[in-house]
Amino acid sequence: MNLQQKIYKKLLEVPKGKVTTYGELAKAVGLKNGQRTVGKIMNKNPYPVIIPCHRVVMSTGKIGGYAYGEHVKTKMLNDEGIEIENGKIVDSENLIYRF
DNA sequence: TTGGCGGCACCCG
DNA sequence: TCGGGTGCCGCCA
Repeated sequence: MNLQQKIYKKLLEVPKGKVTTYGELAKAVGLKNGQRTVGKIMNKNPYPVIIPCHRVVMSTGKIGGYAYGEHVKTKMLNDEGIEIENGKIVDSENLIYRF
């Protein structure tokens, strides 16, 4: 089980309508300061269809980046009922899923 | 508020 | 096999 496999698996635990952060996800798989690692893994993820990498945001509540463009990520989150305003999630504190 | 650099797995040469 | 560069961040000054 690679680290990336664990990351993908963890990410699948996040329910629709919720999001998680790079830092939380990193710690969830045993990394203390692996935020960038998570980001890189997401960017290079081999299963973009089954991996909801758009549900991962920055700890500040901002959307962060996305391999296919931030606007795409924003739209997908909107489709799941998450409101985005000025590049950041509205009321993110209640939308972030804790493992 | 903004900028800069730290920390880490993975990829490529 | 090994070393250096890279990236959807996060914290501290």
